[in-house]
Amino acid sequence: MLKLSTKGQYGVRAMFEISRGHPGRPVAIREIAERQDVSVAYLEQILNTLRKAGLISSVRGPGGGYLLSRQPEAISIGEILRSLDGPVALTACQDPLAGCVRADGCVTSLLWKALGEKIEGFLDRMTLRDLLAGSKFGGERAVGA
Amino acid sequence: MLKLSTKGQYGVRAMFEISRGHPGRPVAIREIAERQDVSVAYLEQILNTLRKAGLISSVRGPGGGYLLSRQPEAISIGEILRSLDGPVALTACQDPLAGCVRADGCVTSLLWKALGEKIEGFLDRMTLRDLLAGSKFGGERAVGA
DNA sequence: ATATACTTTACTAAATTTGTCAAGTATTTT
DNA sequence: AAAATACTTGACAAATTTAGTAAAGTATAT
Ligand code: FES
Ligand code: FES
Repeated sequence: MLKLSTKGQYGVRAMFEISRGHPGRPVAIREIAERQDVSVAYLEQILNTLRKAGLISSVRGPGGGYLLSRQPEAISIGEILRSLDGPVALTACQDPLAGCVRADGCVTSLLWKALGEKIEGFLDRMTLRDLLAGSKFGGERAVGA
Repeated sequence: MLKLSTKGQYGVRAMFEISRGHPGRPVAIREIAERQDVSVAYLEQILNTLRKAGLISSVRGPGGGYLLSRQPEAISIGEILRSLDGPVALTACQDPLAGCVRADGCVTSLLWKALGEKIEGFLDRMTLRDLLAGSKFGGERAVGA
């Protein structure tokens, strides 16, 4: 349960490739595709969305590619995922775009809300810089392996 | 993103109805269906799964219905959801039933693992007793509304 | 000019979700 | 025993979502 779409996953991995690319020089889509083993056509779709969301900018023509719009520490994983897959919406009732009729008497309402906020909080605190550093995972508790 | 299936949601709400039913007396499936506004046929499927998972037991015949197998504080939301929708598996690589080929060099591996553990932790700490009490949500932080 | 490389839209096959339906089994009440 | 209640089981299908592919177009550097 609670699967993350491949689009979101690929998006994060693509952003990682862009952020570790040589600073100032754009990273070509083909390079990202090869390094992360994703088709160029699918990446086009994904990167286009991320560009419209303002997370990256693009340079056309030979030698072109993609660049981060901000520093790695200023781009959170949450922002990337939200751009591609919309906000965390565990249930239709929690979806900011939908909403619920009888949100009052509903016991589970607060439960899903609390979990949703926990997830968003985690994803928003985690940035590309953390991915580059390759640690800091686990939060309060230490991770076993 | 990160939607919870209706099956899981209905399952939790059904379990809530059973736990707040008069102690010792089984709750009929029709009563659950009416109170939670879910079709009887769909609930049959869901409750059957939960029964096979050992979370509830059933009584047949007139006056029959469903009973909790344990005390409300001993049944976690996580257990209910896992019974119906399988374990939290944000990515195919994190799925205990699947597994990944190149889990090593993968930067995002630890990220999804950490998030998955956070979610499971939350769901496993939360029990039917908490739903009955109607509070305790929010964890570290207080919830706004 | 030409090659490189991003841009945009359309479309579709596969998987998953969300149920419905029908027939059966067990138990209690009359 | 008969009837009514109520859980049990398995098959199946519509709707939705996901996960991509394909193709034609636009901009830029050499
Ligand atoms: S049914 Fe909408 S909040 Fe529970
Ligand atoms: S590709 Fe499997 S862990 Fe990242």
